[in-house]
Amino acid sequence: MARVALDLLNETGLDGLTLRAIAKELDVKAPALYWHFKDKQALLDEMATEMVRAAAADLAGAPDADWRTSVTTAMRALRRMLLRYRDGAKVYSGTYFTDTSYAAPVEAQLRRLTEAGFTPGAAARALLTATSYTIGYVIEEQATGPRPGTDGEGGTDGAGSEGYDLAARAERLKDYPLAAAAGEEMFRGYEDGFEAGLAAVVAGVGVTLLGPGARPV
Amino acid sequence: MARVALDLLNETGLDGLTLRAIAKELDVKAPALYWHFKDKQALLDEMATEMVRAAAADLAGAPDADWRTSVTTAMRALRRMLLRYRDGAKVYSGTYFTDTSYAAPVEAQLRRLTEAGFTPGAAARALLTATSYTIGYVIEEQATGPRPGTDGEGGTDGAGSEGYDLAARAERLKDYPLAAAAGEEMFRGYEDGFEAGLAAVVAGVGVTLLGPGARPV
DNA sequence: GCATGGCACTTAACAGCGTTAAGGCAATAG
DNA sequence: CTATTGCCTTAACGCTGTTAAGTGCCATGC
Repeated sequence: MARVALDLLNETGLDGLTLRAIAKELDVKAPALYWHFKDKQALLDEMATEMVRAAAADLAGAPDADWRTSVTTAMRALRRMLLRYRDGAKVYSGTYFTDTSYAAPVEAQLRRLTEAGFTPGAAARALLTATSYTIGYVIEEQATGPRPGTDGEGGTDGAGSEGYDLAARAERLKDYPLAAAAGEEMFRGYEDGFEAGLAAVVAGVGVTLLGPGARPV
Repeated sequence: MARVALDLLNETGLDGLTLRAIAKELDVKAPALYWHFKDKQALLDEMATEMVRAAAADLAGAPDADWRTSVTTAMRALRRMLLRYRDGAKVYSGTYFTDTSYAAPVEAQLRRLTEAGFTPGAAARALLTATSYTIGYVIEEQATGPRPGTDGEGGTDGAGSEGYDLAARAERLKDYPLAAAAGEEMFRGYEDGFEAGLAAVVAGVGVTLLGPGARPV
């Protein structure tokens, strides 16, 4: 049932994800949903939990991996998990989890970090840092798609949405050449941008949070 | 008028920020707002722009600063800007800007980075990485932590506000000792957690995105 | 002096939202 | 057989963002 809501999320977006729409998808009237969930927030929590549950294996990573590749692949998996659903990052970051299915991957990552020489505190900080980066990046990434509230009918690509016309943007920013170029760099190649930032975060975590004997890269 | 809405945001939160409440604050009826703004999203955009405008000087930083301290102080200023308003990070990340007031600080930071040896592309990536981290961190922080409310660093506790009971959490996570300890570490000391992550991000950006001649720290 | 027209606002209303109350119908249990 | 539980229905509530139409004020033009 949270699965149905997640699938519908991909079609309607978060703003269009109404209880009546979910109910229709289930061939049911809206109040029937309240037998299953206390309120809409509880349903959103369940959706976020279901997202994590489905991606838990990828988030945990390989048990014998080096800590850098472990964190890197986990953050890639986290990003893919969030990108899989429209407004996925917003749903994820706006909810609490309804069970402890998120704890196993976290535990696995933290164990790998502590075994690599991180103190428990430093390991927690390292993972939180990488997670914050990933979520912040994907939120930005998903925000540049079609605006919430506008109907994405007709298969128009995201570049056509108002306010993110790159040509108009360049005109507006003609007094700020570096910022304009940065925008072009940013709006192209989200994939490369994410990888570059992730590499920096992992390297930085190694430098500042691992013991003094660590090699930079 | 966007200022009034921002002040009200601190009292009501994003969910309680209705047009009728804003109108009442202005001694006006709700439809009158539509003379000034196309729709509510436009008002939210204006609010985000106003936030940036007020913090633009802090975000630009000192012109003669080293790039590391420049980025570091800018990200601290960004975090403080977001923390100043309830749900500030959500408002900020959910809107587009209505003018180019954000461009000047970005340009200043990028110039400092390129002058320090970053290519324009690497400078853009570096700044985007630090910004993503900061926004992701503050979103998490505001979702679980204290509210800005009356005064910034007052004595009012944040943990007691709305049910993030750390004891119950520890019980739930008793099979995941590292994750449980990480949670305690995380929910305490948001300030230290942010600083640790920020130091890592800045260091990592220096290592991976600056030229090969750069020192790690 | 008086009409013109824009500005800022009002009242009234609409469709849609999350949510609650009360009741119905099928299957199961004693 | 009756009683209970599980899942659903219809009806309705208060609230939301938003539109339509009308009102008074104030500055300008003749």
